[in-house]
Amino acid sequence: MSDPIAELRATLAEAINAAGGDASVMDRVALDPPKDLKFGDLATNAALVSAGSSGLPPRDFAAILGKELEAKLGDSLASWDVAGPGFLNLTLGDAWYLKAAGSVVEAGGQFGSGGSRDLEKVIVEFVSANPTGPLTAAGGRHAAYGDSLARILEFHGNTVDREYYINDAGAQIQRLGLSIIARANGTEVPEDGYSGDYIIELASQIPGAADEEPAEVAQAGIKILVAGIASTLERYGVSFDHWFSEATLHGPDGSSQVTKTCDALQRGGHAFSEDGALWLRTTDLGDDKDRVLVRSDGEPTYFAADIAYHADKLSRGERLIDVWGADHHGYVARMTAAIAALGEDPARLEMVIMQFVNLVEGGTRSQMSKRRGDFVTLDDLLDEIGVDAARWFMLQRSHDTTVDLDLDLARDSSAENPVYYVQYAHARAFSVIAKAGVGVPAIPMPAAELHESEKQLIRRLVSWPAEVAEAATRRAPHRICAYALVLSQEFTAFYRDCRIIGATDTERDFRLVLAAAAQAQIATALGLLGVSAPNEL
RNA sequence: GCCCCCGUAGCUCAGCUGGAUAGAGCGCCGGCCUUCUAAGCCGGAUGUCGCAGGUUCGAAUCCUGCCGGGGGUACCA
Repeated sequence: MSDPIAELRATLAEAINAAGGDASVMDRVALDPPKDLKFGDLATNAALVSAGSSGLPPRDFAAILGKELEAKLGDSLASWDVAGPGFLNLTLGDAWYLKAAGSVVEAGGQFGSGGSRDLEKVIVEFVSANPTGPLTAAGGRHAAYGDSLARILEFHGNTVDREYYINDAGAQIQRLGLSIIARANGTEVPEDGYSGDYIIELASQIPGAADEEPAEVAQAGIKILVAGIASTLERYGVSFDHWFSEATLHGPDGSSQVTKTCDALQRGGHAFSEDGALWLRTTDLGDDKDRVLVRSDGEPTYFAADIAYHADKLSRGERLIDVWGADHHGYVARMTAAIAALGEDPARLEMVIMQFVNLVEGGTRSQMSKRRGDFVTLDDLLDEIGVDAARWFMLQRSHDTTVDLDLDLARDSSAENPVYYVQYAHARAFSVIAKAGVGVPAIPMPAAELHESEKQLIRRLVSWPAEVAEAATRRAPHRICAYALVLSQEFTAFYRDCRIIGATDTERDFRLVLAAAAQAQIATALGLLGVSAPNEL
């Protein structure tokens, strides 16, 4: 597939070579629209970065590069000049714009896809909320992030598995079982149990809950709760390839995966016994204290099971991405150490730490605790503001910044949400194409001199592949939100300045092509966010 | 104490593997519906980029130290 910016970069690299420089520095070479368009359509620091290898002053080297590009690009390059310490400013000709627009249109919705340098099998594990209650609004941030990241990585060319780790073992499950039984008997839940009203509802759905064993009641409860979580996620547009049960790692005897993993760690010399417990010496591998694998009562810890789980994932994927809540950041060092102790490269596991979502209502933050049953569910949030606004709102901020989600604002002024602006731009594009009634020509026709709004739109459209790469490699879906917004603004400016209906045939055809390209790209961007792109609002 | 995240416009935040006069949304002020969707468009005001040093031709961006806010620091999961 042809990528106009990538082609320009390749030409620039050739020019650097031809000028006697070292093109191996291309990774550090920028080729972007400058902030101020008076500097040209694209500016590059190529000479500043590569002049050293040529022995020439940057400005002189930039001038040589300019001449080389002039020769190679012909009428695609209208003019160039050297500025400041050695920037090379390029003004592109209409010929380049027409060709670039053609490339975008030709690729359609696939434009910008498949650009990943190393195509990896990636396992993204996210949400993995404990199945002890419904999914919370905060869980909606993890779900939106993980799912969108998975979509972006796939679009970028990777194979991605979405995975949910069900913590259906351990002490909290015991607490859940006891809580359900208490409710079934009409009594209060234990001190450290789950007191939310949903437990009462749950108890009524489990026949004979009052008299069963806690473990069995808990498993029945988990089954119902997981089904509920899955159904909420489905509504939210999120689906998983695997629902991995922690319980399957534990076994009745010494043959369980957890036991095998602990054995392997001992054989590797990283585990030791002390105070009746089995420890992993993570301090040898960068952690600040050693961690227990098997408690003195013989029960393996959550950590031990998690190591077994990651060992399993390492056998299935080249790269693992875990999306965790900020309250788990202390877990990063020990998990990294554990991967190393397994004899694997810790770099294969990335842990993305999501900062919190605060729900703000009436100007005060509401604390959320699943244990107390005091929380807003994701379903409630979706009832209030809808899937599109919820996903956009959760995704528009970087994962490492805390989000204040103002419920009053989300409820009362959803029309001000930028997501509607983007959807509106998409609908407008669809509408104007339909209204023109002549279809969309396959190849852009040469128009009269291009309008600045047309050029700006094309510059934006061709920057999509780089933006996708950036969002993928930096694990940053929020960049796609920002991109979609800017693209929509620039489409809207084009829509305002370059009327389609009433223009000459050649102008109309070219503009239809641009409108179609913009519509396709907005739809693609929204698709990566899991937000719908309706044809009319 | 130690560890992680944040501190940029009135508010919420982009920008952060260094680049030319620092951006968006919302809010605020003033205009625009006989013409492709007014869920829109146009114009305007608003900043010691937390503070202090350092590196650099160049720092919101990198380094060091402080200050402020949030979170974590279990033989819980």
